[in-house]
Formats: sequence, structure tokens, C-alpha cells
Amino acid sequence: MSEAPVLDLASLRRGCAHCSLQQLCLPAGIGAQDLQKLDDIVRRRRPVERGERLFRPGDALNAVYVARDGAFKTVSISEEGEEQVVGFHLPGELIGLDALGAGVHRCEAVALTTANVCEVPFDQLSFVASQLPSLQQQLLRIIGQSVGRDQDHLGILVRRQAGERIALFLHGLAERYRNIGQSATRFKLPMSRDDIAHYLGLALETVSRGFGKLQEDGVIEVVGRQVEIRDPVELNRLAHNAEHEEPRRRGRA
Amino acid sequence: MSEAPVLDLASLRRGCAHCSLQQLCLPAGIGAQDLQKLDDIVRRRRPVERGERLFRPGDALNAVYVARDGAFKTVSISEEGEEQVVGFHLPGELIGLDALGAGVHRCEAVALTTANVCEVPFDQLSFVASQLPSLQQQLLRIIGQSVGRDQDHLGILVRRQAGERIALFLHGLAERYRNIGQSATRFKLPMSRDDIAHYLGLALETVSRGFGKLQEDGVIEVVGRQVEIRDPVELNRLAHNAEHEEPRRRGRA
DNA sequence: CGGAACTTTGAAGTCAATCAAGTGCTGTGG
DNA sequence: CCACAGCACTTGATTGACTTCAAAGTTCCG
Repeated sequence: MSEAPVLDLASLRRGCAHCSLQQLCLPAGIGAQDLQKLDDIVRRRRPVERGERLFRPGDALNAVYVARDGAFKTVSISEEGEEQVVGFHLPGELIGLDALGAGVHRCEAVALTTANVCEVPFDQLSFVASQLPSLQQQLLRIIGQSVGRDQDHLGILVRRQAGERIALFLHGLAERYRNIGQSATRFKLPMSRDDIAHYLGLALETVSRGFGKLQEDGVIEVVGRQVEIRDPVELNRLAHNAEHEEPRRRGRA
Repeated sequence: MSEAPVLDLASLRRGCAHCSLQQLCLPAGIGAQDLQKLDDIVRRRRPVERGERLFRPGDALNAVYVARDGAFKTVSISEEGEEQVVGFHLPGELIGLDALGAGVHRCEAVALTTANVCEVPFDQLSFVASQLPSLQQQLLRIIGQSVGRDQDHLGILVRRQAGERIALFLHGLAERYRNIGQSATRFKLPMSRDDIAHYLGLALETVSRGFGKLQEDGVIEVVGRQVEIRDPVELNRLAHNAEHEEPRRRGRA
């Protein structure tokens, strides 16, 4: 009885209920049978240690991954060996889509903390999706959201100054923590200043100074990687309105 | 428009052979019947004039588009009204994927030149794809390639200096012209310096100076929007190796 | 406790943005 | 055909932001 599929299904459903796959299966109005098709192909992995990689550039696209807890970064390495942080992945966000185009990963996915991940073999996912149009559509949507996040990232990098980028980064991160049911005002950064710098296209010293200034201004409280957002409204203003518009208004008003 | 399907099919097939949809149907080993399913949903539009828009931010995702000739830019407009050029689209490159995530466009697509476009209603494409697994896979791949291009764009913007970005831009553009069977060494830029600047995250003056310097160094010949690449090897080196690493064409050559 | 990794802080230099003319193309009307 | 307006592009000078180099301070773990 303890091996009864009903129990397994129940536990999986509970598991997926607060991991990103909820977006893949639940809103599709999926039946128990169909859900099981999906559940059957999801694999668990032993915890991944900090610094371990899920895949490396050049690896074939075997699976996509979702962290159940912990965090990852995806890094693309230029021909000169310089690292560029392409994205951070919190629990529930899909990892591995970078290989969709060529069938081969462009980036490496590195664990920032010890983490538990679900692994979904891609060919099986693809096969199941072809049988379940609603799942296929969900898959497209998830991918589209990931594209949207990339575009947001672009928006952060283009013609924005350091303070603005940092505010935008913190703002976006808070939003994402809120989405996974964690505090949006108090959290521990899973990544180093260096990682943030490589994500924002800044020098790490600039990131450090930016944090310092935000603290000076009473917007955040930061000790090492522990962050508390004291003034979310002001943070939002800094992120969207640019800091140089208000404080000193010269001719252009 | 209901005309003789057979004739339409023939012309479309010829048409698709050198437009981006070739990537959608041809490699899938698609049969004549299946091809027709696809061809049936592709619509032509009257030529789009320079400055016209295919869609605007907030528009529902009705269709994806492919230019048969001409060029487009997709622009996302920040809350402060600043324009950010998200991408340029040459003939054969899909336009409109930005709405996949939310079902609503985030960007606007503006014609840079007069252009002919094919319009593929998205729900129909999605429906046909669900019936043709091979088409579905192709669709995923196309989307993945678009994600890859976005990541390349990211790579251009992060921590690269102006000269490098411009070289990278020209290099990438040449590559894409080559892919569509046009000269990779001599072409006319469809976009303004201002568009390029907004794409590269630079001021337009900086772009102009960058072009000037490349010309001074004998790498390119540029008159207005007409560009000739004189030294592709050097351009490639500038794009990937950074100009300040090695020969500072002053003292030690 | 000690060491390594990470973070903060300071000072100096550089690159690109900005402001400001000026030049050259394109098309239109006299 | 030329004059002229409008726009796109180029060029110059200045300023400010960020990087870089350097060093001290902190946190995290074994």
C-alpha cells in the first residue's frame, strides 16, 4: 500500500506545488493521469554542492533543471576566458534553456549554494509535450518568460548608470523572492559581489560602493550578503526613475 | 483570400525556400501534405512602409512575422520613455517572439525600410505544431536560436568598450548577411547611427567616432550607411580580442 | 584560532557621455 | 537647375562616472 501510485502521485503533486513545475502542469487543467505522465519523467538528484555544475558549455542538452531550493548562476565564458553571468536562478526557475537553439549548452550552470534539483530529461519532456497540447503551450510560455527575463536583463545593462543598475537588480530580486513566497524585504544574497558585478556589467568595487551608498541613504541595510530593504518605494524610484532626475534639477525641468 | 490553393502552394513553397520559414518546415522532413497545412496558414501582407509598425507594446500575440526583404527593429520603451533597441531583424529572422511569455507584446516592431512580410497567425501555428511533432521541435529550436541571439547581444553589452562593441556589431551583421546569401563584406546598413547606438548602449556620437576610427585604421570603408569591410580578419580580432590587449599600432606593431 | 575568500575603502587615471558646432546628404519647391 | 530646409552624420572640447590599482578590513569555516 505504501507503494501505491496514488501516494506517489500525491507526494509529487505536493512537491511540484511549490516548485516551478507548477507553472508547467497545474494551470494546464491537467488530469491525474496526465500529471502522472509528467511526474514519471521527473528525476531527483542528490544534493548539489556549492560550486558544482549541472552542465558545461558544449554539453548536449540532456535535461532541463529546476532547483527546489538553493540558487544557481548561468555563466557564459567568452573566447578570451572572461566570465559573463547570464542569469541567476532561484528555486522554481528553469535552468538549461540556453541549449534549445543548438542542442548544446552555451553556458555553464554553477550552484551558488548547496541545492536540491529536479531533473527533467528533455527528450521525454518534449515527447510528453507533443502528446499534451496544453503542456506544450505551457512550455512555450515558460520559455517565453525566460526570454522576457533576458530582455529585462538587457534593459538593465543598456545606458543605465551603476546606481540604477544596482537598484534594479535588488528590486528584481525582491520581486522574485516574493513570487516564491519568501520575504521580499529581507533575504540573503546567494551570490558574491563579483557575481553581481559580472551580471550587471560593472566592476565589483562599483557594486560594493553602490550598496554602500544605498545604505547611506537609508534605502537598504546590508551586512555582507544579508540584505534588508528598508525603503522599497525609494528603491523602486531609484530603479525606474534614475537618481539624477530629482536630487539636482538643472535646466532640463 | 480563397484562391486556387495549388497555385498558392507552389508559390509559397518557392517563397519559403529562401525565407526563414525554411528552418521551420524543410529540415523537418516534412511531407507535401504537411507542408500544405503550414502553407495554408501563412499570410502575405501588403508592403510595409518605412516607419510602420507590425505591433506595439501591449498588443496581443496574434501572429509572428518574417520579413521577406527589408529590415525591422524591435524596440522596448522604458517607463521613462527611453527607447532600447532589442534587436534588428534581417530577412528570414522571426519577429514577434517577445510576446510568448505573457501573450502580449513587450516591444514594438518598426520597419527600417519598406518591406514585405509573411504573417503566421500564432494560434494556428501552435495548433499545427501540436499535430506535427517535428514542426514543434523546429519551433523550439527557432525560439532557442532567438534566445541565443539575445545572449550574444548581452555579451556585447557587458563590460566591453565602445570600439569592441562596434566591431562585434559589424562582425555579427556581416555574418547574418552571409547567412541569407548576401555579401558579407559590402552592404548598406538599414538602420541609423542612433538605432545602432541604442542597440549597443552607446551615444550616437560614440558610434560615429567608432566607425571613423575603424575607417582610419583601414578596417572598413564607410560612407553614410554604405559599408565595406576591407579587413575582415582585423575586424574579427578587434571584435574578439579587444584592441588594447596586443598591438597598440603605435610603438610595437 | 588562523587562513582564505570576500568585501570595503581610497586615490588616480581613462573612456565615453554630453554639450555644441559644423558638414553633408536628400528631397522639395522656386 | 539651383536654393533651401530638414535630417543624419561628423567632429571638437569638456566633464563626470566608472575602472583600475592598491591596501586594509571582514566574514566564514575548517
